[in-house]
Amino acid sequence: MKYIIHVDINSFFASVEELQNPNYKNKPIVVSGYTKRSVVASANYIARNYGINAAMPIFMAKNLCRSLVVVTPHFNLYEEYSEKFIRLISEKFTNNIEIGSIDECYVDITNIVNKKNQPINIAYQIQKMIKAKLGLNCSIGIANNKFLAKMGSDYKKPLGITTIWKNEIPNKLWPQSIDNMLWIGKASADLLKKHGIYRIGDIANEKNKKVLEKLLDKNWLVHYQHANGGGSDTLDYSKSFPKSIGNSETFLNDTCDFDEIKDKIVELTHSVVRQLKYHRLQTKTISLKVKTPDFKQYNKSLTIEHYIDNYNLIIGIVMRLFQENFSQTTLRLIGVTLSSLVQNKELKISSELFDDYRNNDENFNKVSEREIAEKINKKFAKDIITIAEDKLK
DNA sequence: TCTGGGGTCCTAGGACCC
DNA sequence: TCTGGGGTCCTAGGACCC
Repeated sequence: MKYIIHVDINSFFASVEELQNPNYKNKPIVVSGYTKRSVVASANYIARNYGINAAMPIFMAKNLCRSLVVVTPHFNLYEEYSEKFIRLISEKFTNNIEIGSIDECYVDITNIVNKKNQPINIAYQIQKMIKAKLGLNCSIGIANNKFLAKMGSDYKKPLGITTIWKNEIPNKLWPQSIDNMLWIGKASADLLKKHGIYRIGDIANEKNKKVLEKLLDKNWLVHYQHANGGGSDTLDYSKSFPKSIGNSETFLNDTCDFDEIKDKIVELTHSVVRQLKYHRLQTKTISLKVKTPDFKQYNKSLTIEHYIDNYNLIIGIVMRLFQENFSQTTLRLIGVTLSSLVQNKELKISSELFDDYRNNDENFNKVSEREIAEKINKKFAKDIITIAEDKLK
């Protein structure tokens, strides 16, 4: 039997901003972009008292609270705090840590639990340490597996510590709405409610197995087991490389202006290629995604035969995907995503070979518009790589 | 004649998380 | 005044191979 805790920093971005500017401390603040199309990324508890939540459009939040302070995000700062928070736990307690996201982690404390140091004491010490060293509040869930630990950290915020042991499941888990259940999102919750399943206890009920099987995908059994207190207690300690790298942006106003869209594609592609190289990865699947003014999303992707990390090839493929599919479409959002990533120790081609045009606008335009956008297709991209390989011989 | 079955890869879309 | 952006994982259908 393992002891797993889940640590979740409360209103992470907003709290970090409060540390930078103590004036914010007693005011309702949100971290958000400042354009008319931005949404709330994080709200402090004063703002939440006005009914403001993450993902709420900023204009709506301002309507709810006239004195709302809108702070633009500082992601590098959040990254620094995130690393500090993980490092603190690993230095002072254990490095059996699975990083969940920028503001949360699972910790397997099985090896450090003993008669004197019970799980609840350890959780209390961690909470106190993070407050003392970083000035941040966190909520902690304690259980025998990851699912229950995370449900526990959600149970009481801010500064909560909640155990969900096996015998506490009927009282702490089953009465909750299925809206609170991890991995049951809005789509599944709406569907289940239509069939009379409202509480986590209903998912746990053996009599509902048939309904669950019919309504949910083949993961229904995992949900059933979670609701009954089962779930994985194995942490993933590996810091693996990303499976995809994407960048997208909503236009300030919907647009079908080619120059504006092209500039955005260039910017987004530069950004994803920079990240690709930073991680020393290569891609062979390049995707373009757009959102139209009616909020419909469309994806177009192309998988080529070789792994590449070359800007000119990638932008050529992105431009081709755009021109073949959306050149006459009014767009709300556009995004570029690279996937099927491998570490570039398998690199066969010098990534610099085709980078002559990078940062050279005149050449870039010539290549992207006249040649690449028109001529790059799967075969062309392949040919370029073949030529590159020949040159290297 | 008129058509199997298994496997893999690609594309597109969607659910879910923060 | 209308609704972000970063991800992961899964599925279904079609192409293609044996």
